[in-house]
Amino acid sequence: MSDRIAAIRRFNRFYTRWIGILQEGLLRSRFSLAETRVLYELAHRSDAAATELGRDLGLDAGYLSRILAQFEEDGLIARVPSAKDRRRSVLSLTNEGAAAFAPLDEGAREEIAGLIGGLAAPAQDELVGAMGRIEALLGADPTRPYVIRPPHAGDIGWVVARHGALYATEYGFDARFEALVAAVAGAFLAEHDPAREACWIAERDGVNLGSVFLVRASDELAKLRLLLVEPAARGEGIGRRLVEECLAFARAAGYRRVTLWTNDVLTAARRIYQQAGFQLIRSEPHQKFGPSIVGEAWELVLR
Amino acid sequence: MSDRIAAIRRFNRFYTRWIGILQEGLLRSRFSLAETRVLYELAHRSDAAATELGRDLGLDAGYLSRILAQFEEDGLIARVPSAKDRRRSVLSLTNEGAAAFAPLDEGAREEIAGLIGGLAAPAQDELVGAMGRIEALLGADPTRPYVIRPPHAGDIGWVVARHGALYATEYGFDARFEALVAAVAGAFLAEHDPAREACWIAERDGVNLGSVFLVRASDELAKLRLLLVEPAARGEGIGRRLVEECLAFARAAGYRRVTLWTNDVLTAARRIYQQAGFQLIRSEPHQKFGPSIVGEAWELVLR
DNA sequence: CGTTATGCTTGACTTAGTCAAACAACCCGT
DNA sequence: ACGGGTTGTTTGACTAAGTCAAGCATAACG
Repeated sequence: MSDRIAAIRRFNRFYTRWIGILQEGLLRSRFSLAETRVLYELAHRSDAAATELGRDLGLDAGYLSRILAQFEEDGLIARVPSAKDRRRSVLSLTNEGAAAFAPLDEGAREEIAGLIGGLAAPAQDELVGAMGRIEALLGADPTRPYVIRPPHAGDIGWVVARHGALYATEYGFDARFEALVAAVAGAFLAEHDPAREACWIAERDGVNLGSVFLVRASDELAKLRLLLVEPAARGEGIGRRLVEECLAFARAAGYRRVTLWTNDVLTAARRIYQQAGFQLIRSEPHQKFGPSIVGEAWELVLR
Repeated sequence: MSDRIAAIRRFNRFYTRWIGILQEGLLRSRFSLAETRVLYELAHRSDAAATELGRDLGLDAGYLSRILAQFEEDGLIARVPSAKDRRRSVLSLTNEGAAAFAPLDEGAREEIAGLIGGLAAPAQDELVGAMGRIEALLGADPTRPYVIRPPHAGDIGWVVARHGALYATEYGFDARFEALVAAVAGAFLAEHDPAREACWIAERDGVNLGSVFLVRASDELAKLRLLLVEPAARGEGIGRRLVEECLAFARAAGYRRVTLWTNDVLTAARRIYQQAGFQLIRSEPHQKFGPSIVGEAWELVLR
């Protein structure tokens, strides 16, 4: 925890300086930082009133009032009393205001382009991706939706990688486990009947969150495999959704039963299987992946 | 490009606000933001002079001078004229200064702990990871070193994932390619003789940058496979280093020749092979992975 | 040894930002 | 409709934050 906080503070210091460099460009303009931010907001939203602006930008009401008064005097903004609430004024940029904002906006754009210009396109994408991740985590709209979709290029490898890494750290499994996953997932990718076998990936904002496979054991028996949910995305019911997806597909594909193989240590997964109606039919201790655990076979009769 | 810039600006606005929230805590202290930053720097570095502080924090020299004078008056810092340059004063926190800084520091720590407290531990790790990535990319000390090491848990899956994703976007390869990689890498993981077969991963700051495998074809012939360098890390000679690693291992393991199979479209890789002394011995058009390309066999006689 | 650059200080400022009071309009319950 | 509390906005009176240029002592360089 303390490591994380130290890292975050280091990043804050780093990024404060970086933003500082960006804002130096503003010094050559006729507007202060606060004024620029107000202009930006006005350029990008319609029918805003002073109060919302102040709240969103964290500006003092009195300070903002004066900035707006100056803008009005300079003909940059227009104020129309709100019809619904005559205390409020609806603010909007005039053409003149838009004209004053445009070069600022362009300058900011160029400033950033210059600063990231040294990075190759893939590195820039990585940068933007990391920023998006931070926003998603800190902004934490925890209800933003994930999607369940078929695998894209790279996803099968991702399944192998995450199984290998997570089971190693969480349960101490050794390389044999990752090898097994590679064999199973690789075989699926090399050849499968799309009418009777499928894979689903749970994804949000371009980040994979989970996986599951349904493969054929016999004409009547399907096998659910490689159910995984990223630790950062657990507790949202993604695992349950993935299993449901499997069972619906299995029914539609004409299977009679679904089986799966798991281990006693995977308590979260076991709970999902149980709630989906699976029953434990056989268990057997083994050390196939290093630590001594109990392998379990579960089965569900489809209705 | 313009999308990326927009995303970066959005992040800047977002993060400006987030930092703003953090700094509200300071309002209740006797120090201004600039003063706190100065204290922080003094607490974390030794023998600093005013000029470096001002440069690193982006503060006006006059402003800083006054801050320091005040600190000295309050007994928070000590100034010792530098032996080497009598214009400079070496600054350091007194015990009193350290005591004044401690609660500030603790407050900042708690503030952050509170703000990220809503996130589960894995999500916090993700956050810190993303911040580190941004720092690495923007701070861009391009000379910071990478390491070449054996694979850890998850790395084999990573190799599969990145081959699948990159060859799909760069050359339009289909799923059969990822399946082939999964088979090759999975077989290596499932069983290999560590004396005669090996895999190396190039890594920097916990991020994988590249891979290569050397496997046995016969007692005398080794096969180099799955050479990959992340687009974001190309041009640093990582590919060359990986190939060198392979060849050194092949010599030590007693092989006489090394062979490899590649495709004409992989021009960067071909150049590396050529420079390492490989010679093209056979080529043959195929469409194994979708697009029509020319497969090539290269070979090197070890000396 | 003179010229120029650097580290730091000081005085004289401007700008940014805060605080509290005030007022009109709204909201709500009666 | 009325009174009490709240909200949106403005204004005056401030304080703090930050800038600029001049100046002095020392260092660096040819």
